[in-house]
Amino acid sequence: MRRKDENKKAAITNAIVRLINEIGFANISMSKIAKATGISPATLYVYYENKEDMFRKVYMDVKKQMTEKCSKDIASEESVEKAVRKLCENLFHYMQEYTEEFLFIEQACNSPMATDEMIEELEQYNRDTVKIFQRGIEEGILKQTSPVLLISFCYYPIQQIFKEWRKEKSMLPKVDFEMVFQMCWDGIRR
Amino acid sequence: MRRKDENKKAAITNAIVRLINEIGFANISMSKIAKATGISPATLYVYYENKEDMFRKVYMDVKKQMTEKCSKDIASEESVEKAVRKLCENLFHYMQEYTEEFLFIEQACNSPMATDEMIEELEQYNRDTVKIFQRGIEEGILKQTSPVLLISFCYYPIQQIFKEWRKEKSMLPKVDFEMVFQMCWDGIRR
Amino acid sequence: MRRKDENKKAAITNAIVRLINEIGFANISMSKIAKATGISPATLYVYYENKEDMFRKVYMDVKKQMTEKCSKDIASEESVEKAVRKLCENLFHYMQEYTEEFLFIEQACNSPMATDEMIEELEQYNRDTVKIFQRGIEEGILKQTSPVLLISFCYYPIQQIFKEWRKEKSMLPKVDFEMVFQMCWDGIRR
Amino acid sequence: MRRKDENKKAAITNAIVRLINEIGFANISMSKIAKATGISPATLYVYYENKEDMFRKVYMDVKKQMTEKCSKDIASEESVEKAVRKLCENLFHYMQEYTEEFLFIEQACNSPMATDEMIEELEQYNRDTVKIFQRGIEEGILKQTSPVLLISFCYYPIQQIFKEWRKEKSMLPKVDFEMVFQMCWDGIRR
DNA sequence: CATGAATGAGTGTTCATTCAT
DNA sequence: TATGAATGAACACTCATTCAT
Repeated sequence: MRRKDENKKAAITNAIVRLINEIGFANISMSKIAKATGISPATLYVYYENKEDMFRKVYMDVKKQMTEKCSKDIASEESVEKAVRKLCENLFHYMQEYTEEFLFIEQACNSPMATDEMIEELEQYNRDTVKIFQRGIEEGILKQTSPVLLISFCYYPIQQIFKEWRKEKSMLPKVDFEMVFQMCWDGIRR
Repeated sequence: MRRKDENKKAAITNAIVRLINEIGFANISMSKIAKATGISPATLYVYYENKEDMFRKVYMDVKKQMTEKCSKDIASEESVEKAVRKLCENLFHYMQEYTEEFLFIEQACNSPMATDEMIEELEQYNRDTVKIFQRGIEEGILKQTSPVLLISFCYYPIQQIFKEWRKEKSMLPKVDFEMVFQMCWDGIRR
Repeated sequence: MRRKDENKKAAITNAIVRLINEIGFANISMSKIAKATGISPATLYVYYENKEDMFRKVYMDVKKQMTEKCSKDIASEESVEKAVRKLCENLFHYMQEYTEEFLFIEQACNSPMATDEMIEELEQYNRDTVKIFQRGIEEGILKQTSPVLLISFCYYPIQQIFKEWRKEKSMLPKVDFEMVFQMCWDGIRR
Repeated sequence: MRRKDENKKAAITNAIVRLINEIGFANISMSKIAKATGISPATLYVYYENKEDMFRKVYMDVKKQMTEKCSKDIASEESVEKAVRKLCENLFHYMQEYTEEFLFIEQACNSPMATDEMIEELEQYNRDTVKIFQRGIEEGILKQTSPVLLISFCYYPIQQIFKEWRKEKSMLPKVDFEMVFQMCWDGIRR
């Protein structure tokens, strides 16, 4: 009973992620999601209060999973450079392996859907990552500024370059991760 | 016979930009746009073929204006560093002066609305900017990679940092442009 | 879970037949049909895919019922003349008893709504009638031509005469069925 | 000035006839008619009061033309049989030459658009035809009944057989006019 | 005479959601 | 838990028509 439940929730999440990529937030609907999941629209209301609640929770789930995948396999005793490189690599691999999830997040995070509570909750999952940059600042390896700014300089350019690189007709040739990381590191190191 | 009113087109654009910021792409509708513009829904179809056509054209207009504002006041004989600094400053000022337009673009550019023709057309307006970075590469001042990658490392972090900074409860203190530009420049310079 | 209500489908059909007679195909609409049926416009889409599908299916139902009523009570061992007379009588009575249904069919059958599949399906219900005329041809009683042509000479004049007769200011006095049948029979017999 | 006017009216009529055949009365609109004619929707209102007025007048024009073409080349001294044969031939040729006009009439005449005045006016154009049948009755050649009934037995079967014959998958082989006229004549003659 | 702009009222259809089972 | 039926409200869009030129 519990098993079935979780499977269905995952199926709904997958359907939403896929549909958002196909038709966008402007054209999605409860019945389309239901049809794509293979259930009745009424069943969606067994799992979520309403459309907004559903999108918030699904966004939270997907974003949380991304955060986890990006901060895994980093030992606390590692050097700051190696830790930051691993973070960037994790992000890079996540975008390649979970492209639809990543693009779903990109659409969702810019919409005025997110509440302060959601943002706050998500920031909790980032604590460990912040600590790494904090350590780099304290050790004098990184620039003496806010860790959030340092993180921004690693994550967002990589994300945007990935999106640029995905475009078929993009002028940007296939990405050389070493060069990208070098730019990140040169940007944030002291 | 009445003439088409160019003011009306601008009013529609403004209404769309404002509404998208307030309620997002998922909740916008032709009638809400009409009401916000102060015209009849039917009149929207005098100016645009349909909803999709409208959003595409409005996006193109706003994005084009942003591109122009970001590449203005840059003399071709300036040093590459000064030119790049000016580009970053222009972007920074644009985001502050035209925050709603900027956030509209951020939502629109991630939606699956954009066509290849749109992207191609927009890239034309970026030609002059590309040339600056091209020169930096040739002069050996910038890293030996694609100019698009170099541009990405200036524009996107700045944009994301601006968005981070706007969040009320953000952990990021008010942005110091000098520090941000320093990070951009360190990232892209040889 | 609620079950689909067959009464509702019949109510929709009745409303359509009545409305088409009142206001014609040019002025009918889904919401008028819904209001006349006493349901929500959205409910129509529970029973039919769209307007076209609805009209096609309703036309098929009504036409099929007409065909059945026109070919009933005809024993296969009866003489061809008696069988044909019965066919004409059945049609005559149908038009009088189901005038609205008949006039609905007359409007629908001339519109470019009918597909080949519809026509083909309807022809199946006519098989028994065709057989009667086929027999008349083989027995040498009827003119040696296509049974469809013979049928046409019975059905269509009677239908048109009924319509003429219905017009209040028509110059045609109230119809004498015996005379009409005599004309049919004289037309088709050898 | 006058010339231009009449040309435009004819162009509108042609566009309507063509469009009704393509999309039917249910889907036609003033703007579609305007576009098909190559004029502005507003211009339609120079020639007709409103949509209903337009359809009525166009129907009257087309129907009147049909009536004229069907009753031409019939000398008053001809024998009744020859005159009736000519009437049937004229109708047959009209349907073949002006198929779209004929099918337009078939759609229009069954709709509840026609007023009593329209019908009355159209009957005036039929006077000469009625006289022929009247003469046949008086001469004892035709059945002793209403001339309208006799006319109905000639015109309507021929029309319906033409429609049947037009269907690609019709079971009715290509029509033999001699057989059809024989059936008409056998039906109405004494 | 002719027209493109403009619109209130409507179109066919889908929406998010509830209900009865 | 799960669902098809049902719907008022909304959707994108078109309508017939008027108006200013």
